Amino acid sequence: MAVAGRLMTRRVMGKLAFFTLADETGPIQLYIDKASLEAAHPHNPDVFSQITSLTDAGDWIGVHGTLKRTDRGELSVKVSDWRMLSKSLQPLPDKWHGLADVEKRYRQRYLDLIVSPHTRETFRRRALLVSTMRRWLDDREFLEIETPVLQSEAGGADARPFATHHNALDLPLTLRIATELHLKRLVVGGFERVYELGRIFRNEGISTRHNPEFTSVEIYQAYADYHDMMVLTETLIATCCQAVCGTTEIEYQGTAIDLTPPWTRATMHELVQRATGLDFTTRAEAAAAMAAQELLVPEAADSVGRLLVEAFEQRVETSLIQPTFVLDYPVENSPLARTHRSKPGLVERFELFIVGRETANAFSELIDPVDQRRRLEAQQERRRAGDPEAQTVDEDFLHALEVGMPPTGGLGIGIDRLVMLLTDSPSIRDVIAFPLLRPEGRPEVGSDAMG
RNA sequence: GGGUCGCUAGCUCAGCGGUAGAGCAUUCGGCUUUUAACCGAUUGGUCCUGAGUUCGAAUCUCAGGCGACCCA
Repeated sequence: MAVAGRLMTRRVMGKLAFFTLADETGPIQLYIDKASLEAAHPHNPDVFSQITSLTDAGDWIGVHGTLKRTDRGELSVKVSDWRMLSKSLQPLPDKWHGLADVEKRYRQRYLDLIVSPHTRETFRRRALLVSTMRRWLDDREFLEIETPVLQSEAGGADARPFATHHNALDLPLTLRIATELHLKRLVVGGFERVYELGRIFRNEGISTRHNPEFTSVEIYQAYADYHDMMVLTETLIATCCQAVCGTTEIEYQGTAIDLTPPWTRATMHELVQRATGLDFTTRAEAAAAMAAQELLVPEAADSVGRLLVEAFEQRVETSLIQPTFVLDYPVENSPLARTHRSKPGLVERFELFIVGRETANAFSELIDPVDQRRRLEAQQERRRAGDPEAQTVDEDFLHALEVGMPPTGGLGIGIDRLVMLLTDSPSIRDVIAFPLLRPEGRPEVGSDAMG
C-alpha cells in the first residue's frame, strides 16, 4: 500500500524507527525496520540512515509498505520504500502543548490547523453548515443570486461602510453592509424566492462577536410574512444543527441549548414588561420609569420606541439563552420593515436571540414606496443630525418599489455567530480562518497621524 | 473608549535588581517494539520597542506597540 502525509513525530532507536504520519483523515504509525528496508533496497545500504536522518517533523513524505500490527497492537505501515514530497524548513510548534498563544493561532492559522484537531473540526463544521444551508434552500426552489459588493451607496442596514475607489471611472465606492436592497430588487423583477450567502463588510470595532468582514445569508420569499419566516428560520437552523452536530440539543460554553422547533415567540413589549414591570406609553413617562430602575436613558433615544429598545437591550437581551423570537419592533428602529397589521407604531419584525446574542433578523418587508420614502428620509435626517449609522435614501431602490414588489418575507442570519453556536466557539475569531488583526510591527515613522 | 492581564530560545514556560535558564525541537553519538520513547552531549536570545531610575534593569518607573479577557 501507499500512504502520504505530514511527518508529525519521529522515534528512532538504533535499527528500528517509528514515525507518525498524518493526513487529513488522521494519523497512522510508520514502522521502519532496518533489516527489512535494506532487504528491499539491495543496492542502497544507506536507505535506513537516509530515512532516519534526512527527515524532520513537518516534512511531507510518501511511503510504500504493508499493514502490520506492532507488538503493542498499534496498526502501522511497515515501510519498504519512501520518498520526500516536500521539505519543511520551519520547526513545528511544541508537539505536546501545541500553539497556546492565541495571537499566533490567528496570525499563523496554518500552524494552528496542523497541531489542533479541534480547529480543523471547527472549519469542517463551518463548511458543512454552509453547504447544508445552501442545499436546503436550493431544494425549496430558492435561487442564489449574487449582488454587488461594490456600491455607490451602502444601504440595507444601520452601519458604517468601508470606502474605496474605482480608478477608471474615478468613482468613490463603498463595500456592501447588507444584501437586502438588491435582493429586494430581484423580487421586484419576479424572482419569488431568492437568497445570497456571502460576505458583508461593516466598518466598526472588533470584538469576540464582531469581525469587520463576516458572512450572512439573506433570504426573501414572496407571498410570505414574518410568521412564515419564523417557521423557515427554526426549520433551517434546526436542520443545519442536526447535520453539523447530529442532534438539536447542544451545549454552548457549558449551557444546554435546545434548538428543537418550535421556538419561543414573545413580543418585545411583553419581554420588557416582564423584566422591568414597565409599560411604555409616552417617551417622558418611559424615561422617568427607566431612570427610576437605574437604566440608562440616552439622549439619542428620542422616542418611546427607541426607549423600549434601550430597555430591551439593557435588561432582556442577554437573558434570552434558549432560542427566542422577539417580535414587533418600534417603527423608528426598523426603516425597511412593514408596519404592523394591527399594532400602531410597531412593525412586523422579529429578531432571533440565542445565548443572549442576536442571531437572525427578519421582517414582513415594507413594499409601500410612499411609506418607504418617508422612512428613509427620516433616516437621512438623523444622519444629517450626526448619526453615522443612519440610512440614506436610495432612489433606485425606491423606484423599484414604485414598479411594484409583491408582499414578501425577508430574513437575515449571521453565519459566523451560528457557527460559533454549533462549534461551541467562544470567539468569532475561532470560526473565521483568517480574522482581521492589527498588522504586527512598529508604525512607520513620519506617517502623518491624522486625528 | 475604560479597566485587568500578558509579551523571555523555533514551541511551552521559569526567572521578578546582581553572569540569560529548563523541557521539547535542532545538531552529534548510543539504542530492534516506541507512541510526550529513552540516555549522553550540542546549538540556539534585540528578554516587544524607546526613555528614565540605579554602581548595575528581563526584573522598578513612564511612554508606545501587539494581543487576550472584562466593561461601555
